[in-house]
Amino acid sequence: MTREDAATIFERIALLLELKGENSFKVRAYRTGAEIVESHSGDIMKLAAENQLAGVKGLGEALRDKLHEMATTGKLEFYEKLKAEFPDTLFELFDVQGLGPKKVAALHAELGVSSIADLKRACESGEAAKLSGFGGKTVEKILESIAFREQHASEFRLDLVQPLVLEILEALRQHPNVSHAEVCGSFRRGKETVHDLDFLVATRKPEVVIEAFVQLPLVVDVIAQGPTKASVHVTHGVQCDLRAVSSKEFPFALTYFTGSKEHNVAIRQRALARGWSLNEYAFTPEREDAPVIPPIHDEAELYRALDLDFIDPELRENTGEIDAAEHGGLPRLIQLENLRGVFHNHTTASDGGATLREMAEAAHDLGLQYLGIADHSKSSFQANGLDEKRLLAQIQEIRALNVEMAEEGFRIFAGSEVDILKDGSLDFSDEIMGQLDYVVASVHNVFNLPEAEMTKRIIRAIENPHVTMLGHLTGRLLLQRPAYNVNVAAVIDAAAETGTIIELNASAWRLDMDWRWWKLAKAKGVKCSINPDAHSTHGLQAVIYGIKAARKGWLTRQDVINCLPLGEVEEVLRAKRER
DNA sequence: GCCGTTTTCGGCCCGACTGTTTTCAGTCG
Repeated sequence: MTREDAATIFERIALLLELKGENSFKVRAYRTGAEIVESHSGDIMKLAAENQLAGVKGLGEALRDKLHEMATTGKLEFYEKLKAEFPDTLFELFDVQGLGPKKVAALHAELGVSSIADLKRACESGEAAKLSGFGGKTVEKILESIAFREQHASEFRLDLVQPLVLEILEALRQHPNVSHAEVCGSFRRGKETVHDLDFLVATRKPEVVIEAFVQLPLVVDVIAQGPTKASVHVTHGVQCDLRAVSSKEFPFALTYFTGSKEHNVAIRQRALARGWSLNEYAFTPEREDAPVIPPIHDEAELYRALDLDFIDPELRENTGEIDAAEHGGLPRLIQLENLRGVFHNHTTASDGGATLREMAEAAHDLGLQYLGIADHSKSSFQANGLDEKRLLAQIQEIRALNVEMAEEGFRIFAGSEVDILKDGSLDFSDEIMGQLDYVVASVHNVFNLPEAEMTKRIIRAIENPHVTMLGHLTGRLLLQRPAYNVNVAAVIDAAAETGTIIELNASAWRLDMDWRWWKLAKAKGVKCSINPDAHSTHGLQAVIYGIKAARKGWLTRQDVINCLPLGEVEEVLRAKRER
């Protein structure tokens, strides 16, 4: 059993106990336990198996025993019994906005609702509105949330599919009959969520490779299997398609299956203008006087044949990339290796799972030169936000640790993720913020303001000279909660005017500000900071999703402040205050 | 269920908002 499995079980125990109306502090103990298991810096399952967990704060005797049982037997009797009292599908009800344990318990007990499908029926029939504590508005909100989910059914966030992609690619590349393997589709194009995963291999023995593919251990069921193509479902219900072609066809198929459809249409037209037709296998002359088709060994040569520079997959959305490729105007896109540091990270001081030192050492181990800490401010009670006193103490702690880490050329920046209050004022005074190296300002409550008011609120916040950057601009949670109403273009204008950096929150749940806006922001001279919003050392890895989104937004290393070396980034953090 | 301790029970995380109520419970961050 992995630590993720164990954490999930603790999380589910918390939910089930909550349903049963258990003491809320007991519920919280399990929830904390889940977080500890997930973010513990050692091999927690091994330690649990060996009964070596005494002294870990938050894991008392009861949870340690349960972990030991899971680590040694692979299951947990307590959980099995608890779970048996409720249907398995009940958990999905908690994903519906507006439904907490009390309402789920009422729906289940009074109306026998145990799945989203049941819930929808109960709402539409009017049964749900009759329950005590329920009414027309409640039901309306539930149905809205269900509709949002349905709209995004069978879409997946990158943190879920990334490990699958790596595992499948690795398996395909290791196959003795495969000369090239690549992932295509929207994943390769760096979309923020994906519907399915498309893989492509070059091989002379397609049937052998296809057979090996459907036999992969993570395949759950086979949807279709032919001599050159197969579709399967893998873990989490993600659909994966594999196409097998010859190595000669590979560059054509790679371009074709990477898309986007709109991009493909445009380059096919371009080929036609040269007298060639283009499909997933080759260029074919359309007329007698068509120019000779040059040999094509890779995608770059394919684009070159069409008098285009190579177009990075992230840009292939037919939003100006073809024109730019024709005139040498494509940006040299940012790469993961360009990042020198990360801002906006949390520690155990607020709602993070790792201490300041652990976070700093993890960032250093990743080869970064600096780490910005921005724990929550006091209004974010739920996240154990810091008040003035605790913040000032944290600044001291950071300064002290910096003395130690300076020897290794590493630096921690003291910041804060300051709540933007309802009226656009900030959770800390200028005097307090003035003592920080930087400030991320973010909206964490009152999401339902009308657009004009929300826009005004955010603009008022970033007009403060101490606000270095604006956090997760729209507050969206991908596949879960839509963005709040805000005029993004107006905020970008205000950011340009005030010299405020806009965050690209790299969490796979957010990727906010959305890639579609970055070209505009860049044109206005707004700088980007790719921020992992890490709540654990592992969370720092989210920068890989942020890099994809930044590339999709046409950003280069010059547009992203955390590509700057230590000495220069300090100046950028100071710049707005000194204006 | 965890923690800390004037060491074995009492406290643990607060406030706004919403919708359902008619004084407040539930949800969310």
